[in-house]
Amino acid sequence: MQYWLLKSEPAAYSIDDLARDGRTPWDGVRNYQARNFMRDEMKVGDVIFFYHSNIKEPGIVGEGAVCSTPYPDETAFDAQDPHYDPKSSRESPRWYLVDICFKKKYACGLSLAQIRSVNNLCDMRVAQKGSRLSVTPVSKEHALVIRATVT
DNA sequence: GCCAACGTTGGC
DNA sequence: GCCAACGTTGGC
Repeated sequence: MQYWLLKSEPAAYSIDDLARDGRTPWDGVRNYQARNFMRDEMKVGDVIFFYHSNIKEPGIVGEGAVCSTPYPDETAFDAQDPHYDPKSSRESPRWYLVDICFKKKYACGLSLAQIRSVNNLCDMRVAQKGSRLSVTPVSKEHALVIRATVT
């Protein structure tokens, strides 16, 4: 089983939205590395650390799980959708996604500043300067430290 | 709101 | 295949 970190701007989709929905297709990702992780490496049951970005105090706020196999991102086919990509077609889809399910919202999460201040977490990809990738693998070691630190 | 860092596009 | 220009991300 693998661990992942998924970034989301809470204004667009927050952990509370996921708690309400229970399950959601992680659509709109338009980055090849992120797509490859979802399409080629994610497995049902993998753990998702849910990260809020682009806010005053960014950080990990809860957990979800991968709950589908990969399938094409429908929003790429919809000309009305902000993530429309005319180069993606049903015959030859360019973008793939998985569904993710809500697991828990932390009472006390882990801010980016905290992640950077913890010796065993400061080398997480998300803590690196200029890190923009919205889907990143998390090592088992990092996952254990995260889970031991949050409540 | 600023701006550095990054990924993508497209002309050549 | 290079690389300048552009758009976006995301911390601050």
